[in-house]
Amino acid sequence: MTRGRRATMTSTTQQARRRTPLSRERVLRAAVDLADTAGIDALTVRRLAESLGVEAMSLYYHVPNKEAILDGIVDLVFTEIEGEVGGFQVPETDAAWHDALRVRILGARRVMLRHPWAPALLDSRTGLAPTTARYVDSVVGTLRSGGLSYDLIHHAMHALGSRMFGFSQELGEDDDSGDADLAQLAAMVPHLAAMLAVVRHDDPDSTLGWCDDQYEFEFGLDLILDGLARKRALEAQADAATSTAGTAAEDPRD
Amino acid sequence: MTRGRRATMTSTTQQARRRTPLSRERVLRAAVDLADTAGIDALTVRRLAESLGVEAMSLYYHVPNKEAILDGIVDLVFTEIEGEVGGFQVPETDAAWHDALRVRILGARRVMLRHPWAPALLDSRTGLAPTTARYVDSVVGTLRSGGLSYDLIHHAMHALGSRMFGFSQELGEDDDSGDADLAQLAAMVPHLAAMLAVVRHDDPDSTLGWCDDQYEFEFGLDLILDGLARKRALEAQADAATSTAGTAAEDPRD
DNA sequence: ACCTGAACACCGTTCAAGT
DNA sequence: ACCTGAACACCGTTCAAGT
Repeated sequence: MTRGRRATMTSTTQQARRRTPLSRERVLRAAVDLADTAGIDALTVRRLAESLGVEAMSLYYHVPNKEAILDGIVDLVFTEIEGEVGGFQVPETDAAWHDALRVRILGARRVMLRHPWAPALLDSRTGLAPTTARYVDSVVGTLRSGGLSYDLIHHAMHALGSRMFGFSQELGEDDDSGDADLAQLAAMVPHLAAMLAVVRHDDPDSTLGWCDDQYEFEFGLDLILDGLARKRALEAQADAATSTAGTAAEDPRD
Repeated sequence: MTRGRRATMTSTTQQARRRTPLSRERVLRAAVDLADTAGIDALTVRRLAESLGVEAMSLYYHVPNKEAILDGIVDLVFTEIEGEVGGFQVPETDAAWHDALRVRILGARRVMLRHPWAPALLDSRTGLAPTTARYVDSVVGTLRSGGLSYDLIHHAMHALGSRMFGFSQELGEDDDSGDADLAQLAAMVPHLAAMLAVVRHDDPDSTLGWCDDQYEFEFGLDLILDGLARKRALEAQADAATSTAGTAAEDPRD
């Protein structure tokens, strides 16, 4: 390669990319892009550096290690959620808390669907990144605005699990989902095969095994939210019964 | 190392281990042991081979690749569950389906708690290994024994999600869980901090963030099972209304 | 202050070769 | 039939060195 060719190359691709210097911010954005484009397995330190037109070791100046990159892109996803749902603020009290929470979670879900690698990655992280923590905080706040006790809220957070982030983990589709071997399948797993036959009849597009379509997500979410609303009503009853004697307590919750 | 020493070593450790020849079975059992003992990250092909007193490449004679090992140990876990719950058979009809399912799932949970790496690994697998499929089949069968329609069962499977295997994914505990910085925490995530203060007051042993204790798991499980029971009752009502005219239908379900 | 080259200790996997 | 040695193409990360 002659000196002239190298100069040409430098002035176009490489140099253009490096006009803006590297930064934590730019590294993380590139990491999200790479994961979106090529999958989370393709997100290696070396390939990430390449996508930034830089040597692998340069990244370590801006980021301590790969774990920090993974934590960082999870937090970026939650920043995107914050934009999607119009911020994380919650009203003091809200009779429509049930709907508000539903809308917030479905907003988070839309973002998760844009970044298919995010759910598994989020599950694997230990510890809450700052924006993730503020999202969780807004869920607690929304439940509180509906008048639930902190105790019930605590249970609610566990009951929701990953569903509060807009996804539920799914088993992959069975790849041997040819139509012919349904008989063979029935021999090993008769009940499952029978269910699939019915479900498939109703919806020919559904895949064998599990699927994570919007309807199923909302069914499960509503099952939990409705159960929580019922328990909240029970709490309200109990409060009313306790305070028969005098005026309304300052805060009947917890 | 002299010839004599090598001979001694061979007659004790190495040889004893290799008296029984390698097999898929033995490889998988060793893999579970290694994951249990040293963590799932320590489960590399090379270390696994070492634990069997064999060269890494020898494993490839019994198993096609690492993915197959991971699929295999997940299936081994479900074989263990099968033993734990006394088999996967289900009665034709069962008025106590609710309890039966609960007991089965809590049995699965006990096994999962013995193999802390299993939940994350199961989540990462695509496709159902044979024993896993039979477990899922038994869950479908139990719901069917309770008279739920296949449609409702399908929704139920999605609603349960990983909870049907006895776990729900959790965020790791916040490591900055010192008591002092709760004020600092309150500034960033006020609602979360308030909830934790109450929950912690009630149960000083609880950790910051999420925790996966038995109570919370059962709370969430029961919330879903109760919701399903309610929906099943609605289906029964609808069936009764439809068949006002004549005798009982052969199978009122679906 | 920011980036790099060479090197280290690991991975999973192949392929031809040993017994 | 079963196991191995050497090699390949990758990882993440260190450390001293360049500008």
